Amino acid sequence: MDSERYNAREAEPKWQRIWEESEIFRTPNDDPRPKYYVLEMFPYPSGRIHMGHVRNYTMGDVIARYKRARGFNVLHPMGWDAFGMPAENAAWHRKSHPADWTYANIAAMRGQLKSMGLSLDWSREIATCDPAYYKHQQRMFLDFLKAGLVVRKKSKVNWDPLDHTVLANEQVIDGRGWRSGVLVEQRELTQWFFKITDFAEDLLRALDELRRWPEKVRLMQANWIGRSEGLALRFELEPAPQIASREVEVYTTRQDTLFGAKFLAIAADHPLAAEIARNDKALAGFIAECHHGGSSAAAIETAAKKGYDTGVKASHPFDRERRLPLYVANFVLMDYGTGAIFGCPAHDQRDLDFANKYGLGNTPVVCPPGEDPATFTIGATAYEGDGVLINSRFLDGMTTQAAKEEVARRLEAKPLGKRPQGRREVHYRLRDWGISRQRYWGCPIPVIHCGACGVVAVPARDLPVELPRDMSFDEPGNPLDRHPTWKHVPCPACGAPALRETDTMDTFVDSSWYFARFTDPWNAAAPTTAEWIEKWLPVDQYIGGIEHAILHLLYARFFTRAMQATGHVGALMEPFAGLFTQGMVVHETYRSKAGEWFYPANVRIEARPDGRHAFHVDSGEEVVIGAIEKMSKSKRNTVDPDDIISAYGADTARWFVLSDSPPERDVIWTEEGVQGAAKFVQRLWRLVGELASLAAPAGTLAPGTFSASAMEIRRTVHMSLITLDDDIERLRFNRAVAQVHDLANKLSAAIGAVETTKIGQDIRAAFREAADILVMMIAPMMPHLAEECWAALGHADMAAEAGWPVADRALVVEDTIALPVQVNGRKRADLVVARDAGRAAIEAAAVALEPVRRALDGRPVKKIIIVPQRIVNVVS
RNA sequence: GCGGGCGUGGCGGAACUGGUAGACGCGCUGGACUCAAAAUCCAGUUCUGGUUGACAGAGUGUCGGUUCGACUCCGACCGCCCGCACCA
Repeated sequence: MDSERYNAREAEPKWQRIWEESEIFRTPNDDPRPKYYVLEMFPYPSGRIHMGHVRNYTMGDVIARYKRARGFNVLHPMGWDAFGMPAENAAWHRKSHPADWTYANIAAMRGQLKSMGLSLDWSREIATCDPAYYKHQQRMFLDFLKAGLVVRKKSKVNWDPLDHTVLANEQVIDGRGWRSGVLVEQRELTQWFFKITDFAEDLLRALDELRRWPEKVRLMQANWIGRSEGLALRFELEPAPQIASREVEVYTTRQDTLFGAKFLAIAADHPLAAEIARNDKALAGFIAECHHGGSSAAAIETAAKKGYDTGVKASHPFDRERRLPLYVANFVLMDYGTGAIFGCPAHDQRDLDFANKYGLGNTPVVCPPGEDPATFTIGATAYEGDGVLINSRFLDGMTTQAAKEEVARRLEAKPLGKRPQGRREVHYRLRDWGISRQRYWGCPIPVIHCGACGVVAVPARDLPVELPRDMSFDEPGNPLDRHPTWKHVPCPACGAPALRETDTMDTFVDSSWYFARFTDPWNAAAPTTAEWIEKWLPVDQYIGGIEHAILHLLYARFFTRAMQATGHVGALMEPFAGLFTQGMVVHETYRSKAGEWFYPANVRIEARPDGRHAFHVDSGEEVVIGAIEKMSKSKRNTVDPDDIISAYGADTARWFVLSDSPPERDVIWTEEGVQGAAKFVQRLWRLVGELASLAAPAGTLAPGTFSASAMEIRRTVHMSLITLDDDIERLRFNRAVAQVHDLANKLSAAIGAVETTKIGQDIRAAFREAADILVMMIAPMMPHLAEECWAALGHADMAAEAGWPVADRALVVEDTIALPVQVNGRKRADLVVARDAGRAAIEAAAVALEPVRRALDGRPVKKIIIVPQRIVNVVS
């Protein structure tokens, strides 16, 4: 082998072509080997891949290639999350059809992904906008409908005025649409909902079983589901001329504080508020005011607590003489609990703020530990913790927990009308998932509205309900609704003229089951074949961004349960056994004095004694190096993967995104770092060349005995392999990279050491083994370079189809070991002893060491601690 | 406010369940090779003191504790980041 530079530009497309032609990454379903399903979150076809994709798909590819070499039947597919707003926006701006725009983007991005050398089974590629994909989704929708897991209900919804569509709660961030960024409005609309709340308890409980999920994500989901245990409690209302209602039900988790109650408050949209308002113009005005101001989360945050005294009084469940005023209050939410609360000012900050404003007073009923019950009072801060009950008759002296239990027990036994006055209840913060979207580029909801028959499911034979192709996008609003003919159809039940549903499904529905669709070979006649889903799922390792911790990952967990409930999968409950959330790719920002942002490609960095300086390439003007931030178009701190791959090659890009930073943390993209990776590619190429020139030919039998120096090489290599195996298994790619660097350094040193002496057959065999193992170790991370090296080493097969080298653990056990010796916890010397040296021998040798004697400085030894094969500590 | 995470050299980061702090890389410094530059190779690089070498002391955000021994465990505090947020 000559010492020419490794030419990635030639080698990479060559190996990509060979892999594709030999179909080695095609995954058969009926392979008897153990399965391993590795999946990265599929991309939205925006048109170009970005560095985040490079990082995400490189990590997945390392795992896929590693597991494949280890003998697993690996499923590693790719697809496109292809429905969504940008396609419609593009249609409007460029007068191109959303389908054309989307498929052109897919073609471009597929080419980019292929240039990365990913070991994907492209025969399983899917796009969610393909009728062959969404027909299954429509069928499942109808099965869910039949099973009661889809309902149509009137509801207050989040309305995005810019995108002209409804958003799920999960898609509203800080009161703004997750995509448009504009303030969301509240509207009453009839919408389709997935009954995710039916699974609230199970979705919460099963989080405990997801051992291979990040703790953070499980916590975020648990908080989102927001389980609370409390008491639904009915207050009796005193008869009053303005109302017919005789009671109001509140929900509380603090029934122990019932004797501290000073008022009741109901939400502005509570039916009782509407009832009273019929005869109370001022209240009607107040309710309108609440609706007006209180829509966005941001407005709620700053809004002061406001209430309206209805004049209605409620009686305390344990004391009819206590009469509590009924307020309508702006801080009570209709969609949590019962939309009504009892206010205990002493032990709830909101209630205290409210009570102070309206002069309702407070009575402390829970005394904090360490406080004197006789003198404990509440000022401006409510006490929300646990304690001992006071001022509460039969509860006095009880703990918070005991008092909760006692109140619940008594109210469950106490009738009000025909029912008990109290009822233990579990409430969730989680809301049902509204999926109706007033958009064109989404999966049509397969129902028909008939004046006589109501909502009628589209018959199975008519699926899929396909989107019409002839569309105009020149007006805002739902284009499907404006289409001249599409929605007019006869009712499948009675034949009378009827109307199609013109809403389409939230695109998060599309991504809630795509991992299941991949398991079924493309073009298979059977829809979502349960057999293959059960063979492949759960996904063994799922990788994607933390931004999907709630939205996508919760929806997918729900959808899998709904599929199971409707017979689309067997016993499977969780779609993703292992989840890894990777960090972002971040980059410095560059800005001119005038405030103009510059792309890194247009900036030249110069290192000077006083630090790094940046200059615009064309003008030469010095630009300011700004903060390191997430790559974004607005700050122009993006690096185009295409540019990197054409300049350095895919292996360099892959190597760099795996280096340095732990995969769950952000990685800083730097020009120096990429150049370092590129240099290392060349160095490896030279190193393998040198090893090849010294090594025994491929397939040569190893000699029976190895000299000490040959053994040292072998030990180094096997030790390195053991470490790397562990690093990859635990997704610690930055350590795997460091391990390869380390081995390369050690092998270079070993070559330097032997070249002067006459090289023996045992050394040649050791170098042969070292070269083979080194190349296999880099193969998951830099697959093209590995193939080129593998071929140069004389192998007839491809590295991508070679088995993983087996580390010999017996080899790394040495006869003598170096034990660090501490004096009073500080390391003073190394002690070289036989591995099986006895305690007495170690003690004697340790205190005899010169640095130990010096550190002891004549003091007597009190004791010696010996941790076998780890450390010796001499205590004086 | 609630919940969670993180603080280690000039920088990114190592240090497995308490056992040699700073692996590996970037950067920097010096040297070799070269007419020269790039590339490559070699050596050094936590801080302080010491004439160089081995040498001594300090050191993982701060203060305290447990321990033969603490980046790791416990308590209090400081700083930064993320998620949720009028959820009764």
